[in-house]
Amino acid sequence: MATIKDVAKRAHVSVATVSRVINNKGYVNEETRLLVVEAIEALNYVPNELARSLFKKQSRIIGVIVPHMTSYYFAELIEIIENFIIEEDYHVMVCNSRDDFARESKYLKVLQQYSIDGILLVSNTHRIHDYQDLKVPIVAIDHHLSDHIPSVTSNNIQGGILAASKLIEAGCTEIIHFRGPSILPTVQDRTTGFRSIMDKHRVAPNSFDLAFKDPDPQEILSCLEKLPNVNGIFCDSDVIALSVIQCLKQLGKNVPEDVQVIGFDNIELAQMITPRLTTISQNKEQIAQTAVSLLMKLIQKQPIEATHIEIDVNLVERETTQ
Amino acid sequence: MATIKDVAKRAHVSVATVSRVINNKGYVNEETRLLVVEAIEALNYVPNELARSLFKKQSRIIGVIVPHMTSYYFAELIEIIENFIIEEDYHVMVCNSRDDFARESKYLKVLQQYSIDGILLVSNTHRIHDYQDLKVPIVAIDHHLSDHIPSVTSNNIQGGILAASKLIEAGCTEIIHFRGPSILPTVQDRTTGFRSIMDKHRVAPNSFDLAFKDPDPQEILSCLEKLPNVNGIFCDSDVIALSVIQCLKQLGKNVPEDVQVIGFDNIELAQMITPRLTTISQNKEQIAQTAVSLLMKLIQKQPIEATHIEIDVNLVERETTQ
DNA sequence: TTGTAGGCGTTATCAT
DNA sequence: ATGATAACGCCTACAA
Repeated sequence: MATIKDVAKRAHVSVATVSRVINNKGYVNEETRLLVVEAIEALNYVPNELARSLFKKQSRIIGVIVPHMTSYYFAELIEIIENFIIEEDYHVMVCNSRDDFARESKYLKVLQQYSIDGILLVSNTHRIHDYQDLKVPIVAIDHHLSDHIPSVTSNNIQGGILAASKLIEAGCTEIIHFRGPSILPTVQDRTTGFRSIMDKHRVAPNSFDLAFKDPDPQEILSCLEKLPNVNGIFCDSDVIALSVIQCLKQLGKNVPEDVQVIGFDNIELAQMITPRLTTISQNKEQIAQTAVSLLMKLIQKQPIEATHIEIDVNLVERETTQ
Repeated sequence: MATIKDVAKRAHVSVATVSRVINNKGYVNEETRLLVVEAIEALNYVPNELARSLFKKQSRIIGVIVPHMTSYYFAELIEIIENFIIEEDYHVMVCNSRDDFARESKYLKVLQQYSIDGILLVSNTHRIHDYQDLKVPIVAIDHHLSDHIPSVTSNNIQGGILAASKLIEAGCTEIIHFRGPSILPTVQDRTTGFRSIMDKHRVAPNSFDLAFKDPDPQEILSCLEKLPNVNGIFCDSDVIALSVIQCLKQLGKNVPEDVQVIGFDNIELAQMITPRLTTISQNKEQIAQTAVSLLMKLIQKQPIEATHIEIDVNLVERETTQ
């Protein structure tokens, strides 16, 4: 690997001059510039980013911590986030915390060690202190962690409202809300929104907690059997909805004729399955863009307007409701 | 951020001593060691990985380049790969090439700049020269790029054979193979295996190329309409299979009564949809493990036994075949 | 306009 | 057992 010294030698100039042409900084005569460029190409020189980062104390790397990668929603979100980050000429280091606090802490430490410039955190844990101690700019996604940490989430209350309204409107009378773990603020908000509409229509929905990613079919089945007259179901993720639909079929119920189902997230697969899934769509594009631009402002020490931003969701009606 | 100097000062020792305790290397008196440890904790010191990497010329980072992250198969694969890499005490930098050669090259360069220790490459491109010039250890996954680059793939021929055998055995007579882009060796191998069995039974399958990730339903529909008597379909990915099943329903055909369908990959969702998808399962766990251990050997300059390794696949029979 | 030299935070090779 | 010190590759005052 050629270094800046090699280039300097070959171009018969000093390293300082080479550095100047690399960074387009300071005065440098056009002729010598050409000489240097030539040497750079001849040697196939690429600056060592580690040395550069060491000096500048910034790495142009953004750490993205997610609880899962195979959670389809997150996979899709990450891809979009990466897009925006690349546009800012930064790079992404994806870290999978596996919803495990120890791993998350470890990553937080590792990211610091690499002089990461900023962190995008998607986390279900609530060890707020740890994040606050960090001197690295950080933006939370999908969860509002604390008032001191800027965050971007979907408007989950609105999501609950939209789902409830649709179900009511579609004539459902006996309703289940299969939600995520109800300790999560996200889930609580959705529940609040959902209940507000149900209350208004004097319907008392039954809520059951499930895992977002690996809902247990046995559990779903037993809930379903307990409430044989259910005709409307709201699920806190599309994956949960898939499982629910499967259980419903297993019990001989047709979707949407007997039971109507609404998911959450609008993952790409939602429209590839049969019947195509009606769902509350999270605006991944806007979530990603907002979070990245917030983080960039933080990194550049620009003032930010709001510490918590909620992105509108919308109902995408497909074939599991009527 | 405290540095090694700060720690040295506080512990009243030299930086050399601090370095020794950090790395558990060389002689250091137990008493002074304790002193140093104390200082480290008091200052909340974490070694700067950039400086360390700069000196050692290795970063303990593995770059993983994938063509997509939202391709569910890759997302699942990445997660498993990450597991194995973490076990080796390395870190992962995930790079999404978006199947674009320019982006892939860019990443290759960036990874070099960060003194990445090794690369795991999942690529559909064929610019072999670029990889060979790289002095970084590299292992290809899912595609056999060249004899000089170690690679790990599924036994795709076997996959084709398994699918064909099952379809024949299940009594299918009019058969379609919806495959991926047929320029890909992966796809060619599956086709070879598939055809070999078909030939033996004097069945002439119809092959159509589709995109792995975003198969066009219009295209699928028109193929299906051209061959109204089809009763067996082999798809080169589960995602393609989903689309096909959807089109089939649209044409009023039942799966598996009228048409039997086999997918490829065995993504987690394959068993969550209705009907549960019969598919050729790629052994992601073993692919990941093999690739990582190959890469580790390369990094440690150990000899490797085989340059190309194929991992067995197996047929998982579910509800789209009978 | 260009070059010299010191420093970024570590590690490792010497001495001591 | 411990401490100076020279790298690692780069950037930037400051000097020339």
